[in-house]
Amino acid sequence: MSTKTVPLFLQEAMSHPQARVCAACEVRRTALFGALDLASLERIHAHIGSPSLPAEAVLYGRGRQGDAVYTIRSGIVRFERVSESGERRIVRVAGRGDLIGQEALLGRRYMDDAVACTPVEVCRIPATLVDHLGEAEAALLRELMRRWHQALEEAEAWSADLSTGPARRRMLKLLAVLVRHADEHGMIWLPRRDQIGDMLGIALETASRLVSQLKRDGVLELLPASRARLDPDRLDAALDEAS
Amino acid sequence: MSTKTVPLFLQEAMSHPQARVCAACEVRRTALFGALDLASLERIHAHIGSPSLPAEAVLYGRGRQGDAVYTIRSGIVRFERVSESGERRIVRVAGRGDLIGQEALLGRRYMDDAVACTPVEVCRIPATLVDHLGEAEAALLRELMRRWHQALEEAEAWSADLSTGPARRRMLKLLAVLVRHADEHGMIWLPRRDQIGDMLGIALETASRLVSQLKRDGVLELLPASRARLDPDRLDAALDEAS
DNA sequence: CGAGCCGTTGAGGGGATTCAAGCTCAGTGG
DNA sequence: CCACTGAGCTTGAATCCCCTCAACGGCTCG
Repeated sequence: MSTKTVPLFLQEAMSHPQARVCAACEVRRTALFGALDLASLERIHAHIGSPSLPAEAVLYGRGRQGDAVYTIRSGIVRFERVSESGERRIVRVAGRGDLIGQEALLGRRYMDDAVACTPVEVCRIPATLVDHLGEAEAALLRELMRRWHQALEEAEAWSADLSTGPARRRMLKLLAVLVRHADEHGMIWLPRRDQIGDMLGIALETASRLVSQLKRDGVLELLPASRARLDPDRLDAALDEAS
Repeated sequence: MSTKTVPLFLQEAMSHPQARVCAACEVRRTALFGALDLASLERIHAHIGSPSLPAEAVLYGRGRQGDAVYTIRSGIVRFERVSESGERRIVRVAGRGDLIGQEALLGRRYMDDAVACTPVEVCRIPATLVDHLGEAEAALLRELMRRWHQALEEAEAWSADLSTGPARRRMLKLLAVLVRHADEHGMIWLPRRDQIGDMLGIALETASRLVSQLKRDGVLELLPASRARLDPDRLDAALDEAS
């Protein structure tokens, strides 16, 4: 499917099997450790785990002392907060190639609940590991800041786009976000109705009505297992006329 | 008002007058360059400007190539976005001691319009300057990431707290944010009604009604020049019963 | 003094919420 | 095998909160 990014002879040179896996990893080019050269990779390989989680699994909880950062290899993760008043709000989502839980690198507590939306594969990178690298690898730090920037951009765009205007337009913009995380078959993950509600700040019934309406309009086609296919042209058209 | 943080003899040792100003700066302890030692300060002094801006001045515009970061010495700055549909949304605010425009360090475009809410004093720090320091000063990079973390936290909290629930509760939570930026006299900056609207995602008339109501309830006391005093106890009480 | 901006308040309508009922579907156990 | 159950989704009806439209008052400024 994708060509290897590392020449064969270099792979041979690596003693540890995990190092080979990392070197060949498809998300590596876009992931945090894409900034590292192969030598560095070799040095740290032993510490990196690559767990898989089922949908709805909690990666980490808000307030917990951060001990690791994660690179998402596949799947979608959402960030939740619960207000003092007890309502849940989903503040953003992350997908393949994204780095999450960066606050662990600062020895801080996690900011949000991170929950798997779909089955998720991640690389787990202990926070201390990056500490030790930090002194030497300036490129890594730069890449790290780029990630931080990206997260902030995402969070601000989320709040600007998804929590303003009539419910239908918010729903359409949410779909526009979700297509960015479409899988290889062009199918998107469609949240449960109450989750859509928590993303857009609307009632779950309203979310349901909107989904039904978009289904009738031919924008959205519902499939089993929280999946859906959507018509890009009709989505654009709908977004336009929602001005 | 505040005691000097730098012994006199050290100030004497500094050749450049700007270096003295920086060393004595009251926000320095909490600002980005608090992480730098005096020697570093001495080295970079020449490049730092400290302009003042009137209220409503635009510090930088979204999309512009970033060329400098700013530390806010006094005043309040808001971050705006305009959606494709033409509506303005204020995604967060920053105050004294905050670092803004960090994306410039990555050679990126500014994410938002940054606009002065009150008269504002800043330190302007060229992006290249930090580049040159970057290799040597690990402490600075760590501090930088802490700022990034803080901005993200702010943005997420903003969207979680201020764009959900009934309008009155959002208004109260906005006031809770604004008291954090209160001046030395305990007075807060109260946005114009349309700005409140853009912060909370409500109509300006609704914002006006809420302000009037809070005034009647004794929570808020309006003063000239977009200033206000608020009763902390009554604010808490109001927040409680808004559950 | 008229023009324009900002804020306030009222009236009316509409979109979203709330309350409620019914539907599908998967899992469970008689 | 099938009733039973509960979770998730849909749809309807009534209510209400907020938006829109509108008029008006205070203030500054040319």
